[in-house]
Amino acid sequence: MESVFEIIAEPNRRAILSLLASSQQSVGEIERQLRMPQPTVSKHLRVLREAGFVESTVDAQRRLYRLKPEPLQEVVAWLVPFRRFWSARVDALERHLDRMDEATTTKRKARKRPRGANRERDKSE
Amino acid sequence: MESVFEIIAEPNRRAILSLLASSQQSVGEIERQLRMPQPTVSKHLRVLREAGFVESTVDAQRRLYRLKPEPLQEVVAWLVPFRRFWSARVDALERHLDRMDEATTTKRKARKRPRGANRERDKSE
DNA sequence: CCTTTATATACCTTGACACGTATATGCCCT
DNA sequence: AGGGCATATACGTGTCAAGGTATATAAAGG
Repeated sequence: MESVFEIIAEPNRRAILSLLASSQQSVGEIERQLRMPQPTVSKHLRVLREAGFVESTVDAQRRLYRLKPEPLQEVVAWLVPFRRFWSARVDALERHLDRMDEATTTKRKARKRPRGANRERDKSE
Repeated sequence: MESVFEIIAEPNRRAILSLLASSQQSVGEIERQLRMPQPTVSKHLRVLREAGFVESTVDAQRRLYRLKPEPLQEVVAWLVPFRRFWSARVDALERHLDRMDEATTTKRKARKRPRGANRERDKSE
């Protein structure tokens, strides 16, 4: 598994990354949202972590995973020489998504799992 | 081989695509520039063609391969939701490359076009 | 402590795919 | 027509990665 491209070739891993794009998630949350067996999730997370796509912090028995930017930048960097094939289209997409972002960022999500004020004092491992 | 990501997971295929980013190439030209055996090139080109990354036209006994944009756009489309992780960096890259483009395209006042006006009357297959 | 919850790892099996070698197809030229 | 060049395909083989099942580690809470 030498290159970032092999990492994102696996559909489940792409799904995990997409989930993490919105916010950090615990293994269990990923497991439930993507309906995949826990060992599968853990194994893919390991691959992603070793490739630098994600990092994790410990919150009690849970582990919270979040994205790291560098490998994705590497993918994009490879695409840049081809940009005359896609740049126009992406600009349009970005404008569209920017509008959506504005619309949705105003509503916040109600947190659960309080268990004492201000949980999630994570220690990184 | 269901997704575009599996297609570009293979390093030789990425190399071929990068070659074709500059201009169309025959199988033999690819073979020589990338120093890979001819059957390997042909097989990878087949995969790329069936996935829509390239198309070919016939020029006598040779086949000229060139890029098609759609699959690359698909890759980029997947990356868009992650763009806060890389957009700044790509903008910089693009500005830099744009300057390089300007520098080289202006130099090209005198065109080349050898071998009798308008060679390569390809028929698509 | 003992149990429950959360996550990680080990082992095995299976299937896909990339490669090498050999051969087929097809076009050009004399 | 026949030989040579350019490209495609067929076949056999080895490797490696993904999934399933079982088990290990570790923290929490009663």
